[in-house]
Amino acid sequence: MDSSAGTGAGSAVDQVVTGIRSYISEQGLSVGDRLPTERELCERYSAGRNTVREAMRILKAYGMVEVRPKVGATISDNRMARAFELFAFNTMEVSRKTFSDVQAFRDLLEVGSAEILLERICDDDIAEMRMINAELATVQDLHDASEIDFRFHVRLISILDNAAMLDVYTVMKPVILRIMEKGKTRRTFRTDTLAEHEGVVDALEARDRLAFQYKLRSHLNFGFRHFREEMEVA
Amino acid sequence: MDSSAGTGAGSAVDQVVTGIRSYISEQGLSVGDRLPTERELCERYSAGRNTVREAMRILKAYGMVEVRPKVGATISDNRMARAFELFAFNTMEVSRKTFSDVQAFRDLLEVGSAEILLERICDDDIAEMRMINAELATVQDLHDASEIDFRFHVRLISILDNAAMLDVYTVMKPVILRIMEKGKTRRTFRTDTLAEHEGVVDALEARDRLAFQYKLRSHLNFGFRHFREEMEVA
DNA sequence: ACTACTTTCTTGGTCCCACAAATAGATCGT
DNA sequence: ACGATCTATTTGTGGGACCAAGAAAGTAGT
Repeated sequence: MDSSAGTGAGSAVDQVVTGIRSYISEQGLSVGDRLPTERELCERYSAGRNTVREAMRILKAYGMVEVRPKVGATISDNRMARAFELFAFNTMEVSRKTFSDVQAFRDLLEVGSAEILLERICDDDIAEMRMINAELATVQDLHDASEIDFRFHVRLISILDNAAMLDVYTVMKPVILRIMEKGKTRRTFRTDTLAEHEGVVDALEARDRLAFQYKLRSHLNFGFRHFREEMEVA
Repeated sequence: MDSSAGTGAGSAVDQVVTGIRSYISEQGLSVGDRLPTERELCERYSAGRNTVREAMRILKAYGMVEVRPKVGATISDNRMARAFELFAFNTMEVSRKTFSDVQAFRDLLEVGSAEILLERICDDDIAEMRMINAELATVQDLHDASEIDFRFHVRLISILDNAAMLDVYTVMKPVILRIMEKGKTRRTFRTDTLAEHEGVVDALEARDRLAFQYKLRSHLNFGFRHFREEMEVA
């Protein structure tokens, strides 16, 4: 794997990497299982500890193992998150198409998952969302407001307990933040955005699916109208 | 973002990683430019060479730098390729949680976008999907079948003309392929998968939203049952 | 002056050792 | 039997050393 391609699979580090990988599959280990200690791996592959550590760094970077200091390494499966991280969502210019694409995407995710959301939501979720939303009233800065806005929606998504969805949101964060900033003005975010979020949480608390979907959708579309006007002027 | 995951941003290695990254952007370096030597980086960040080397391993794993032994490190940008390679080599199985998360995600995207789909779909789309699906009858290999299966679903998504959604699917391709392979056996993909796809296209052609959603959802869930049983045995 | 060879320096790859810090397990005391 | 303490283990980090291969500089030959 290695990368490199330069040194090829002959590199000692790469050998340890493939060694550990085959060890995992040979032993039939899966997520959560513990890996041997570094020193054990040194002996097993006749390598120095630095070599083993560099190999572990690669595995960690690939999201295949997780290392807790002073405890040991366990197998994990965060490869999706890593892949998304690497995937450069070009955030530079937010064109109108990017805007509508991303918003449609969010609509699909957030509005579309209403049923599962209502199944899983608990009081803590609601309380936390209210807390996050309350911060909106305290901030002055447009960027900070968008940051809180984003956290609110991430908190909503997190109820689903779906790593793939959370990963996608994390990656798209820069784009979403830009979109949020575009949709806000200094006059409105402390009133409109806050009120809209509040309405969404109220609907969730009342377990009113239709109201939730309606309010969330119009919240998402609010910025869109603003953006559209601005663009059409330009 | 560092990957972090484990030790947090406070780790010396992570500090060097972020240090090098900011060094690159500060100096305005781009692909092909050379990085300082390891020993220089040691001084610059007051770290041991082991620490710097582990940091470089991370950067290499991320496809951000390329290291030629005895020569030095240069900046590269293989992040996209890296994202795909991440899964390609993998001997590891997709974990059950990853599986269910991804399938739930796909359900949300594909089943959830039924309305927009029916708005936009045209005869060409249907014809192409039928063509792709017809290839399923001709392939022998399990992997090839999954490849076609994937293309079918990508073609479905592409009707939406949403770049964000297509990008997400592209990144998730390796994972989805694995999931597809898991859900197939040599006996069924030429009959069941093909028939299920056919049913989906028929529903689309008839502009029958409910039938489309029902058939697509059960198609997505089919492999899930298979996977679940297999996992519970283990 | 130009080429070809040789030498020296540089640089990444690997290994070993030592210490710090924090955790987990064992030991001890009550 | 339970809790506090102590020890051993384990990762994180720094430092030093050597090797091999490439690059650069110097040298000799034409």
